[in-house]
Amino acid sequence: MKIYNTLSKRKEEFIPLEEGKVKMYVCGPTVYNLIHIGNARPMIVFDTVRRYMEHKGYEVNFVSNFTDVDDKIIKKAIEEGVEASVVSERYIAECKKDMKAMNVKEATTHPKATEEICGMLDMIGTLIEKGHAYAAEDGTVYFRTRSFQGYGKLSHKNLDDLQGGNRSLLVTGEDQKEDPLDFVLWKPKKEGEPYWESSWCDGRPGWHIECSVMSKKYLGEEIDIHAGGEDLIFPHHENEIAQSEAANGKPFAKYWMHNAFLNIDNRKMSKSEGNFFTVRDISEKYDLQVLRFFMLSAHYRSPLNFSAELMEAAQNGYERIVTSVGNLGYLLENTATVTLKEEESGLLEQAKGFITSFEEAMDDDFNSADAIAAIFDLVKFANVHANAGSSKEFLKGLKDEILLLSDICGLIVERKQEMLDRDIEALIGERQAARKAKDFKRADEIRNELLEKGIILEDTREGVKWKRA
RNA sequence: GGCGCAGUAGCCAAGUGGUAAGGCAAUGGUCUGCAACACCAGUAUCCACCGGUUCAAAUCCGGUCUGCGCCUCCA
Repeated sequence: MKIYNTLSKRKEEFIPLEEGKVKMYVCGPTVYNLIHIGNARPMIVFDTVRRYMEHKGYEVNFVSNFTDVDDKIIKKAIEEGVEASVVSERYIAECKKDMKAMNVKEATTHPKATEEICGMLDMIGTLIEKGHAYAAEDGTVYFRTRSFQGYGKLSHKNLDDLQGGNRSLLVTGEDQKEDPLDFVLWKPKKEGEPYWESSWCDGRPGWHIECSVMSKKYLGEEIDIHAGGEDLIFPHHENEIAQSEAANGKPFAKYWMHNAFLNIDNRKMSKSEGNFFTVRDISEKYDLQVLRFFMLSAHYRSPLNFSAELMEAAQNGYERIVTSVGNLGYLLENTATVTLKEEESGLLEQAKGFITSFEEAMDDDFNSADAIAAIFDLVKFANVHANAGSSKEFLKGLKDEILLLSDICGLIVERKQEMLDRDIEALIGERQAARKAKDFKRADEIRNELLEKGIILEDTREGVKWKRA
């Protein structure tokens, strides 16, 4: 299995620190609002990475945080006149709902920044002891960036370029830094803000220290994979490396993975441009499985454009898989043949090739677009070879294979068949009688009536089938 | 100014040296009372443009044009 590592800028063979186990940390959202579809990309992408690794037999310890103390959360809390924790708890709950609908698995641990303050104070203390950090007069603690030799190794920047391009933005406190590149580890509270006591001042942590600490606590000082959106490469992940490696004295993460951005109509998504969508917005119009399918149809390191037209196309593509599984399920229930026929066992053997193609694609830096192409090839194969005369074993073999590959992608492709109401069943029966008597007027009336109730009928070679709209 | 990414059919998108996957849409056909589903068929002599390397390039090198991202909170 090869993974593109931002650190080396190339694909590398994945070798876990500990055989059979993967320690993985994904930077999670700041919970000040409903998550947007840009937040959804890393969630879906890295959930798929995790699922694939589990499929390959790895035991994955997957940690993803919630940043629940931050300027934006505090601002919102003040606007609403409530505690910051009320805002953050609310949006953590909402975020979890969205994740569930996208079929993103729960992390092994979902730490919250506010519950890890002790660890942060410890690490900041260590950094000061080792000379990598210093407290200014007002109690703000800064990381001494130039004291860490490897600074810039992830984003491939050198310190002098950074300074050269540095705009003269002397924000409050900027003048008390030893160097403009130094960044905040701990900052003093302002009136009305949540704070914690420390030996430097009553205050709260800087953003970067959170992840260094949570990663260390739940995964250890050295981890396999650290992931997030590409915008986090600098400064967030660069700073995490500096903090963790300076404090622990060992390499932080072995592989750094970053997903590219999701754009809206070829523009970066932003509230000011009015092209901002929350996952909740999308869920009103589409099954979020469609969003997931859409995200996986491109490579995670390529920018992906979002538009209504593209979502329609994704929906149709996704439906093709769902329909095929539905057909196989229907045939399975209705076939009389049980045991595998000879030619079927050959076909089933042939169908295993699609699993191989799928795995080859995923092994190559999680090429989900190619992997999905393998699923489509399998769907085509099933559509061509499965029919009313097929054996149960054969049909089940094909269906299970589609289900297996879809599940690795986190795609739910099997519709739950709820029991039909007695009335609806009666109507379908009546329509069949009408069709037999060539009373198509009545037959269409019934079909339209059912359509209004959200039941779509399809007359296939195998019989009448229905699905919910 | 510094660093980096991308440009493949109407749309989306794989493919990083051996002669263009897959999906959506559209077209013709089979099936069907009709519709939907499904299947079959053809569908880029060519991968932004120019030059170079090579027996061989969408794939490597140089240049040009275009779009985009990061360098500041941001997935």
